[in-house]
Amino acid sequence: MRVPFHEVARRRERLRGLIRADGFLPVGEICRRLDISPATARRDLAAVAADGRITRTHGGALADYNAAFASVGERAGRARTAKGRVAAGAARQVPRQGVLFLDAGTTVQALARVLARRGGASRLVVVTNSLPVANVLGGVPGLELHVLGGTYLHRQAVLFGPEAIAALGKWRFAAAFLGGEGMDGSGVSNSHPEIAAFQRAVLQRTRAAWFLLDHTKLGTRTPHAVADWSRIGLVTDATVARLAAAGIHLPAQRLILV
Amino acid sequence: MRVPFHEVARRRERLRGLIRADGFLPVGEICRRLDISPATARRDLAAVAADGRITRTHGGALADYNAAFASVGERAGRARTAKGRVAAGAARQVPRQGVLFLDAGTTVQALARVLARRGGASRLVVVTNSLPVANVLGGVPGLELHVLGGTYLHRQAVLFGPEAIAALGKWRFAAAFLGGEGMDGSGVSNSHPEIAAFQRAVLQRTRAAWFLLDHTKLGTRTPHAVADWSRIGLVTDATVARLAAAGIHLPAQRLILV
DNA sequence: CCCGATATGATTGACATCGCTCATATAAAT
DNA sequence: ATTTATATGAGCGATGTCAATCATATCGGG
Repeated sequence: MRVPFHEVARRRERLRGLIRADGFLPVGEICRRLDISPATARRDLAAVAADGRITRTHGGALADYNAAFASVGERAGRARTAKGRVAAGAARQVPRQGVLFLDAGTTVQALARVLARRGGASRLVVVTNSLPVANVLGGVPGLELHVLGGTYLHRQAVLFGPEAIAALGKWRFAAAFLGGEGMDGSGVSNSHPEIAAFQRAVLQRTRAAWFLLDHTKLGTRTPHAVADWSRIGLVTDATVARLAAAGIHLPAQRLILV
Repeated sequence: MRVPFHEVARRRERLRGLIRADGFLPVGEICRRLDISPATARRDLAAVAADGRITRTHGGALADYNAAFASVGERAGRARTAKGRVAAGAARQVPRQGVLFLDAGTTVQALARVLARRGGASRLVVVTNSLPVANVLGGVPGLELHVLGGTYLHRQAVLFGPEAIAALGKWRFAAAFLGGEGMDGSGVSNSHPEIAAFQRAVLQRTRAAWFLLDHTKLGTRTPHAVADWSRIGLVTDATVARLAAAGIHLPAQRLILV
């Protein structure tokens, strides 16, 4: 009744693929397709869910689409309040009408969910390069959605590359909400060079740019600089003291603490 | 204990929005947010699921993202076998390498799932304008994914418009797999003018174009013509006799019956 | 070649969910 | 105003899901 390591690993990899391909898979279906008992299915599910990308639900498992389903993920983790509060703080900066850019990143996705809930009562045009954001915002009444084209980067579920930058050409944004991987005294940084280049291109076309960064990003610095603090705003759950300690000083009108 | 019609309708509309925004919602959560009993929550869920867009699961409900989760939806309906078989038939026409275009539509999504399962062992470049297809194919090893930009059309979860057509410019496809809404003796047709225009633009850039159309589309004709039968292939679960009866005659190498 | 480690599947009990019926209160119709 | 229709919540049994335990068979290492 025992099976080689590689066999287990291969089966779990396959399970991951199945869930990704189907979006949602009940336990019973998993048993049938992988020809294993419910007990093993659950164990595999737990293992696969443990290292991310898949979310466990009651009757089965859900593909994450990179955390598109944050309500599930957030409920499990502690980040819920932090991300949610940052998103709520940012949402107050979203005008009732105009052209908006929404970047990738889980916090920005949370903002998208807030906007989706807010729903009608507005005349927004939203442009995004994030697939999860598009999924959340697609079909919201009173909201026109445009998606930039590009190459798909799985790790962040984002479209990037020269096509994406070219697609920016015709747009000008009243406001943009972006994510990042690090912030310190020198500014905001990202780990992927082409993503950083893309974000810089967005900034050039934006009147009011806000970065949504929770406190875990504070003090970390990743290879590719996106912007210094001279012209961007910050929405964060960190404190003024800790920001100052990291060398970040921003005027009140460009800093939102939640 | 009774509540006005509009109240119920409004609450269900709100529920729809909540599920869309969160992706997945357990029954308990719905009770809390809408302040209703589990019984009413289930009833509302059933009502909302009945007219589509949302899929019921064991512990709650799932946003469809326009049938991205076909395994759930298909299991419920009868179309499963038909769509799945058409998709499997089309999959045999997919080369091991080269540049592919995948259109929107549930049958094409089924094809995408087949390709996702097939996984590695190939060197494919896939271009699509369908968000569900992108979701399914994103992150599949050995597969490079590009998404065309454009305006988001909720009803079909597709990106279209002049931006999408412009984004086609640089591409040439070895094969393309498209959906449609109707087929008769005159060819394939679609109900949305801009979608039809987009599909025609795809055809101009494609060596081998296949339309994936199940038998329910046979004989119906929608306002906007996409292509006649002179240069396109058809994958369908209809029979030769019924195709002939509808005035469709295709050489064997451009017709796949499943 | 032997022994410990571990993956598996069956079983069990606790719990949640589901679909149902039913009494009730209130909106809608006449 | 009376009657009908229907939305609601509670109670109920059936079913499904989950986590834990345990015997067993096989892999991995010595």
